[in-house]
Order: sequence, then C-alpha cells, then structure tokens
Amino acid sequence: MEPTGRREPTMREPTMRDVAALANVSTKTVSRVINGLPGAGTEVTDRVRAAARTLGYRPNLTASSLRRSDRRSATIGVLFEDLSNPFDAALLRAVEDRARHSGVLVLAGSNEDDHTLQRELLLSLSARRVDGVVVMAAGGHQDALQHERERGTPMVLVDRPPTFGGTDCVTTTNRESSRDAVARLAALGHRDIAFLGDRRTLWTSQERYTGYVEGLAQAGVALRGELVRTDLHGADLAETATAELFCLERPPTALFTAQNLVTVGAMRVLRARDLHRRVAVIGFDDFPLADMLDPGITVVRQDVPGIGRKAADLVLARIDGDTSPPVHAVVPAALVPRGSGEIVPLS
Amino acid sequence: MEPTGRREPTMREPTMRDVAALANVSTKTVSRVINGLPGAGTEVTDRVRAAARTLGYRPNLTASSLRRSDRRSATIGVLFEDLSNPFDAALLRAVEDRARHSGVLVLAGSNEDDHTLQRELLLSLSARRVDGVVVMAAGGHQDALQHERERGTPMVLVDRPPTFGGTDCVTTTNRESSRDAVARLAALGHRDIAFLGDRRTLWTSQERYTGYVEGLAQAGVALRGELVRTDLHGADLAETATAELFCLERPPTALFTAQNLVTVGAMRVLRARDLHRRVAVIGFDDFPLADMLDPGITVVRQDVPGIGRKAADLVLARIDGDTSPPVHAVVPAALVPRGSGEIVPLS
DNA sequence: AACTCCTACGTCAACGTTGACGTAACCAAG
DNA sequence: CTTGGTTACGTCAACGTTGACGTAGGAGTT
Repeated sequence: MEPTGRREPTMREPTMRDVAALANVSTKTVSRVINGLPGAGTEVTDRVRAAARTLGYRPNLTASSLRRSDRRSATIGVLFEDLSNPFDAALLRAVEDRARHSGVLVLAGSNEDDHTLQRELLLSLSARRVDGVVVMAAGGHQDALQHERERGTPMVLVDRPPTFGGTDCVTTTNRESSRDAVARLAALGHRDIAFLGDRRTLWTSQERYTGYVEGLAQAGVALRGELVRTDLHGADLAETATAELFCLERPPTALFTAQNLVTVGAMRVLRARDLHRRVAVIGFDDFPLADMLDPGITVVRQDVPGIGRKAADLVLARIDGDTSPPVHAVVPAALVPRGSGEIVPLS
Repeated sequence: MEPTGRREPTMREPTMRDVAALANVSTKTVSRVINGLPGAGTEVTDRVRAAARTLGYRPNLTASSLRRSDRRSATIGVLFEDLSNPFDAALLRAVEDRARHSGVLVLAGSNEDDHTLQRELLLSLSARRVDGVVVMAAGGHQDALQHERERGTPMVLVDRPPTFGGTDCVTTTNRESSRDAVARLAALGHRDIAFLGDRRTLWTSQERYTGYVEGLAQAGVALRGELVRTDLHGADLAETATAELFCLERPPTALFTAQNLVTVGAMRVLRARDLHRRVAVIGFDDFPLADMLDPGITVVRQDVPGIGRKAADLVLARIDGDTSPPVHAVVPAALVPRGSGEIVPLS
C-alpha cells in the first residue's frame, strides 16, 4: 500500500518568504518587486526576480486581497439560467471577454431558473468575495438578489429588469421590435397574426406580447384572442399550440413566434403540413441555421455580444466606484429578413 | 461634488469578531458554530446564529482557505476555446453542474485557441489557487499546461490528449465513429467518398481522418487523394472546398464532413447546386436543427454532457487525493441517421 | 557643517479565519 | 477525595500578503 496520497507529498507552494530568503531581502521588498511598485533598486529587483523564477513562485491573490485595503478579488460572478443555452453562453462569452481586458476573471453558474439554487449560488459567490455580479435572474421573487445588492455588491441584471430599486440592468428592445415585426406583417396585408410566446412569468415574454398588441393596434388590426398562445416552454409545447391554431375555423396567415425554441416548434408543424411557404413567420431571437431552412426564417436578432459587453461595462464601472444613478441600458435588436417574414397572405 | 465614492462609505463587512462580540463568545466558538463543528452548546449555538443573522454575517472563504490546512478554494478553473461555441458551452455546463454538486464553483475562461492567452489565464487561475483545472487545450505547444501540471495542479484535458505524461483526459470515439460512418457510406455502394476536415493541427481532425482512411480500407475502397480536403477552418472555407470537389471529373457521391461548421458549409453548396438529395452526407458533431434541414443530416453525435461530467469527475477525484494512474477516458459517440447519410449512389 | 529631502530598503502588525493546545467545570469510578 | 475522562469553551499563533511607518545613507542646499 502506498501512503494515502496528497498529490505532492513534501513540496509546499513557495511563498514570498521563500523568495525573500533566497534573494536575501525582506518579504516587503519581494512584494514591491512582484507588484512593480517603486522602491526597489535594479540590482535587488533582478535578484528577486531570479529567485522567484528558480523557486517557481506564484503570487497568492487570495492572501493579497485579504490584506489589501481595496479588498478586491478581481473576480466577478455571472449567474445565468442555463449555460448550455447558446444565448446564455454568448452572453457569458461577451462578459468574460470584457472582464478579462480588465484583469478580471469570471465565476460562472447556472441557476436553472430556480431561485433557491440562485440563492445558494449567490451565497457561494459572496463567500468568495466577488467584486460584483451579472445576473440573468431566475423567476419568482428576487429577495436574495435584493439582499445581496443591499449589502453593497455591484450588480447588473441582464435580459430582465430588477423588481427592486437602485440596480442597473441591460435589456433589448423587446416591445419595440415586437411591435415593428407585427406591424410589418400587417403591412403585407396579414390580418390574422398569431402570437406564440414563452412562459408568461418571464418579463421578456410579457414585453413581447405587449409589443404584439401594440403592433396590431398600430395597424388597425383587431386582436383575436384565440390566436394568442402563451406559456410554451420548449419546442414541443410550441408544436402542439401551432397545430391547434391550424384547426381553427379561420387559421392565422402569419405567426409571430416570440422565442427561438417556439419558432423552431412552429416551423416543424408548418413543414409537416406543407404550410411553410404560405404562412408568414417572424421569430424573436436569431438561431443558427435559420438561414438554411426553406424559406429562411426572418427574425428579430438581439445584439447578444453587445448586451454582454454593456453589462460587463456597467458592473466594472460600479466596482471602480461609479456612483451615478442606476441605468436601464437598452441594446437595440434588428430585424433580419430572410424570406419567411415576407410571405404575403393568400387573400 | 460628492466625495469620490466607495460604494458603502462607512459600513464594513461584518466578521467573525463582530459576531463573537455580539454573542459574547470567542471567535473560535463562532467558527465552530458556522462550520457545524462539535464543541458548542445548544444555547451558545443559538446565540451565535442569532448574532450572525442580525449582523448579516457571511463567511469569508478566501480567509478560511488561507488558514485551513487543506488550502482548498472549492473552485476549479475551466479553460475552453470559445465559450460562445455551443459545444464548449455544453461542456462547461456539464462540468459546472457536476462541480456544484460537490460545492465547487467554476472559474471560466476562453483561450481563443491562443496559447499565449491560455498561459495568462492559467496564471490567473493559479494566482487564485484553484483546486484543479479542466482544459480544452489551445493549439501549439502545451508548455504552460505541462508546467502547471508539474506543480501538482490536478488537470484534465478534454477533446484532445496531453502532449505530456501523467495527465488525465477525456475524448470521444473520433477514430472509431469516423471509421464506422465511412464504412456505412461504403456499404450503401459509395466508392467516391470525400473527406472534409477542420485544421490539421487539431488532434480530433487527425483522428477523424485516420478513421476515414481505415473505413475506406475496411470496405476495400481505394483512397482518392483529390477527395481529401483539410484545414477548413470555418464554414466559408468548407464551401469553397466543397465547390471544388464538384468540379472534379469524377466528383464524390458521398461526403464525410468531420466537423459541424464544415458540414454546414458543405450543405450550403449542395443545396445551391440542388445536389442535397443526391449526394450522401454524414457529419461529425451534431448541431441544432440538423433534423430540420431537407434532408435531415445524419451525424455522429458526441455525448457532450457525458464528456463534461466525466472530466469533472476525474478532476474532482484527483483533488480528493486519487493517485491512481492517469486515465484516458473515451466517451462513445453515436450515429444518428436522419436521411442524408442514407442516400444511395445514383448508378 | 548642519539642514532638508529623497531613495532604498526593513520592521511590524493586521486582513479573517482556523489548528493546536490550554483550562475550567462536571461526572463517574476507584 | 482523588484520578481520569469528557464537554464546552477560550487563547494564541499562523496562513501569505501588504499598509503604515521607521531608518540609514547619499545628494543637494544654505
């Protein structure tokens, strides 16, 4: 039997003390050299650097941030709904990219739209003394978020506004872009435009629905309640709902699908019934290969990297002490015509 | 002008000392209560808990891990190529999920396939004293990885093996699945099967190419050099290469596309030339909506969550002191027939 | 020559926490 | 009543680092 194994039995991580001993200086001098602070002569600097290299010294940021006056960990937390969702992932990527350019690393977690889990993750981040957090809030109450915010942690919400005050957020033009998309369909002559939306608890779903209503009103088209289907969480539910729409006596001639999985579900039904060249579709949220389908899917595309960058900018500015009033940044979305949104009604 | 603003001017984070003072006990007793260690009476425990709650005390994990003997940060680092790539994101998600169940958080970073950046990220992780790392290695030399590994940091490589020894890795059945896919095409009667691959520097590309060669050999089909196109980094290059193949005197009747963007590029060309119903295609790596195209794309699907889970399992086990010999775990991929791979040659 | 000022160091304590160890009180057994 | 053991605490120092401050020596000024 081997002795129960620590990975490196005897070797300890070298510390400033070790470097100092080897270079025959005080630890404070090593600190100065490592941090590039003035007050170390060239000869001593070289000696310290050489010692650090031979020992393989690596600064310990946790000890450093414990002692430092600013108490920074150079780390921010990012909580998303599900990192395996490309939307969340692209957002994370943008945040991470922007953060890295400020020497800040990202602690990432998925809250799975569960506020209990979100609360736990928030505690974990808090225990690690992150300098700030970017959060795609889980549904349900935001008490944990509010509590954390009130402790003074810089916080930015993405894709939904806070239910409490004093906090920045970044969203896209959900309502306006939805209104424009619906108005566009109406302008082509459509009078029976269905709305297919995700869970109604989501702020974005509500906004997009409001935009739909406004778009119809703006075009002078009456809203038909039976053409509105919500709470379609996932492509399967969207399929069922779409199928039902085409069993109506007066089926829709156009669909406004307010989320990308909903769009995909709807398209499946249209293709199965060979309606995809006759029923117009505009979807909210772009998705890969939307241009490869037949017809290409016209979508409202969010500027995901832009949203992430903005969120990171905000939280980093707050960490740097920016105390200006809270901001609700709106990153505009753009309509990308690909064919499916340009289909005219049969008449 | 306001005074240049710290976020909370006067308030300090409460510490164990504050809690101890309020509860009229020593800090050590607070430590025992917070960590659920024995040696605290019920009455004292209640008093400490109450004090902690009123002060809003949060344990400081960085101070704790500095003092603790095991020196754990309960944090692992994850370096991927580009988190905005769904493959990387799904992998991150799986790792994160598994880690969370052990109370471990994930520090994420994208190395953008640049080993200088990878080196910097590794230093950042090291400075934060992560307990281990999961890495999708950037191309080029792996010196920085090896160095970090030799310091004793538990490490698992994903999607490619290490160029140095003593390190775990997790990959999929690149060679075997490629061989089977090509053999499958040959079994349908195809004799002119093209290979379209990503950058040759990638280990996965090499393996998949080897599988292609083996598949042909196994079926007794001669390899035609002009049907092999590699270094197709991105869909655009794949399009060009595919177009060239169909300018050959004897064009291929089937394509084996060894990466998902390559598959998409190839499909674009086939559709543009109306060959998509006549030329067979099997792609390596699944992608969203592959089933929605016409025909659906037959793919070799990697078990991405399985790979991530396995990688996390390995690194967490090493952190827990597992000193068994290094493992090269292979998570099997599966063929998903959807139509494009079942097309038979014309004559 | 005495003075200031600056540079290049060093010394010390503290950041928030916990391991090692000490101690007082109590109970049970001899 | 002592002895030994257990329980419930407390005391102290240390983890690796840096802020505050001290000091020795040299250069420049009067």
